[in-house]
Amino acid sequence: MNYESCLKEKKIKITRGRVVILNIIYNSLQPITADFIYETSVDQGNNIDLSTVYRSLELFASKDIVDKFDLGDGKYNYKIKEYKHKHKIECSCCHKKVEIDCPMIPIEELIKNKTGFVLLEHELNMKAVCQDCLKKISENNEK
Amino acid sequence: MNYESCLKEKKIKITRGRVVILNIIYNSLQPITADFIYETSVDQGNNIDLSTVYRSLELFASKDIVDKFDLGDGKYNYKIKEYKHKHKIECSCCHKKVEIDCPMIPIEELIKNKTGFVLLEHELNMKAVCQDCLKKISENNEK
DNA sequence: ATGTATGCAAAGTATTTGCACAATC
DNA sequence: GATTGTGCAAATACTTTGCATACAT
Repeated sequence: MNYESCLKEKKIKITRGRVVILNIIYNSLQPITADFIYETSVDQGNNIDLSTVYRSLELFASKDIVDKFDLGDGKYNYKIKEYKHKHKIECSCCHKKVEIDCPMIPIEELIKNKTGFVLLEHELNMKAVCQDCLKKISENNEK
Repeated sequence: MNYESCLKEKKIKITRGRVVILNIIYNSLQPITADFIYETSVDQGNNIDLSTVYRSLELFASKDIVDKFDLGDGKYNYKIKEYKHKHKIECSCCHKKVEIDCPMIPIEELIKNKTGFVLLEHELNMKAVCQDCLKKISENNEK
């Protein structure tokens, strides 16, 4: 099965619960909540305990299978992590570089919620200073 | 007083609690939680009830005085909304435009937490399609 | 067979709310 | 003085956890 190979890849033990949960997330176009997943599993007759839902979601998030984010309503939403490109940030001072996972997923959802606009592409350029250089700068200022 | 004029501008009634809370947020360099504000008010001897803290923060957020966001740990952080520039999004299809408040504040905090890098500038370009055009496109596909 | 996952029930944490009293304009 | 804010206590919402049993490899 489709979902099972996804789990195998990540060395996650395949269980009925995890397959059901992953299936529900895959088949949802919108980001969904833990409770929605629980309710859907009940409706399907594939009753999974809510605590199992939370435990599985936590596992999936830690393995980069799903994105977990808050849309401002005090609960988390989950969706399949479709593309996971990175963004590079370079320190303007020492030119050290770090990579971060694209942070735009929750923003895309927020924009969709607020304006109805669905993002197709984004370009994000950031200028930043790293901790080390920040410290050096503030030490020099003290002299 | 400084904070009072900020409240007056927004037509918010000036009370001891609100001034204390605003003062605590203003004097914090980091984003802080409701509970931290409560504890700080207690330490200062300006004891404000936790429910008042929440009610005030909600009010401030609705009046664009503070930013409210989640850093992934199940509680909200608050900080003064310093600059509130906008980003324009244009529909790639009908060229309708919408403006949104800059969505980068929570992302800046996340990056600071994860990498230590402090953002100085960002440039964000987005391509999107509006609801109306999305509908038209999917209707045409059905024909 | 061993280690891991699950259900159940209970606990924990963050946030919200109703109400009587107090403070502000 | 009318309206709005506050403290207190209780409720709610979401998420986590301990433990005994069930399951996957």
